[in-house]
Amino acid sequence: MSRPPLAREKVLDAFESLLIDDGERAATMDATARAAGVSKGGLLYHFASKDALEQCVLERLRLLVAEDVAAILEAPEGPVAYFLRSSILESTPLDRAIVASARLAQGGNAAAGDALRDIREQWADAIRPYAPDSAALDLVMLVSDGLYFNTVLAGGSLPGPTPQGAELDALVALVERAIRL
Amino acid sequence: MSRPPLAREKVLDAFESLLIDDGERAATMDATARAAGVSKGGLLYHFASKDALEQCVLERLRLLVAEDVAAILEAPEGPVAYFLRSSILESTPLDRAIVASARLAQGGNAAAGDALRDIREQWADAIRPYAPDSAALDLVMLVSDGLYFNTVLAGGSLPGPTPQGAELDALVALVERAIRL
DNA sequence: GTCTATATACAGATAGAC
DNA sequence: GTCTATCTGTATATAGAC
Repeated sequence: MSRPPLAREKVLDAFESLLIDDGERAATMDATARAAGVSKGGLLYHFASKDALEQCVLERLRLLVAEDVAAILEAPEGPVAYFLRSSILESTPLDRAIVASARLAQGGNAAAGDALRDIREQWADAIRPYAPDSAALDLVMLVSDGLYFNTVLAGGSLPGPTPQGAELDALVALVERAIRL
Repeated sequence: MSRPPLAREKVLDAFESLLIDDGERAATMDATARAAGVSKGGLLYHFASKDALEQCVLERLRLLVAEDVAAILEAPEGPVAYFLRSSILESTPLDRAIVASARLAQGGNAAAGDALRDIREQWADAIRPYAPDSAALDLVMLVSDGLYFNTVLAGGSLPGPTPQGAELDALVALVERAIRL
């Protein structure tokens, strides 16, 4: 696993992109093969089944989340602010893995739902020491969930009603003040 | 439309339930007909296509949201508290319509995504007069989104990490204090 | 490793009997 | 209004050539 074949990664990237941009129903083996520039047979050499393909997306997610939790704990501006700001989904590899996994979860993949609940718990564990009580932790987690929700439901690359710039600064400041009350 | 045929309503209910409990992929015409206790041909007499079936779910949603917005504005405990508490999805007809529509949106139905964004805007319009600034409105809306998110992602009737009872009371109080800062 | 061709299953939708 | 039977398209997966 130290240096996976190039074609394999290309297929995985294409599958992720289809999930994110066109939804779970459009992310078929056929469409994935076409987008990755390989044949269906070629794809099936690397991923024996659709389920295997989906599991690899979740595997990628878990790896990236482990890095992210480390980054949250070391953030100079503080874990809460960093966590909230990083809840605005951009197009980092982690964000892409999250949205792709959310699509799989909605498509009926139970393991994807489990993985998403699990990483939410990891984030909560990272933030908990910085929240004075459980209501404060709930507030931070729910605002973060809300930011995700708008992107995940936005159906693709649509920009949804997500606060940005000065508005985001004000929101983060408001949450930080609220949890110190 | 004043008294729609019973079978029609039964089919719509069954379709909604399948979307909520088993996901968009499982909510096929075949499965819906079986769950409603009619044949596929019988179903297709009432709903000429799957798209027609989906549109009726959205129609139901719009009706229920109009009632809900009225209830928010008239709530004795105040619109913000009422809105937040009602963001915990139970099994009211409105909650079911929301989750079913969210599944359709994830399945690629663009109209469902549009409808959900539209009702979010209606809620924001109802809450805006009670929020001193846009950061406060963002906070309320995002906490509400977060509460929805956990239910919608929970994959079905799973209870997710949703605050309840005393914890919910504390959260609502925290948000109400925060937006008065 | 990558391809073409094909098997199997099931989705949505039509036709027409009752 | 509701049924059975059937058509068509498309998804996953297999077999085997190159």
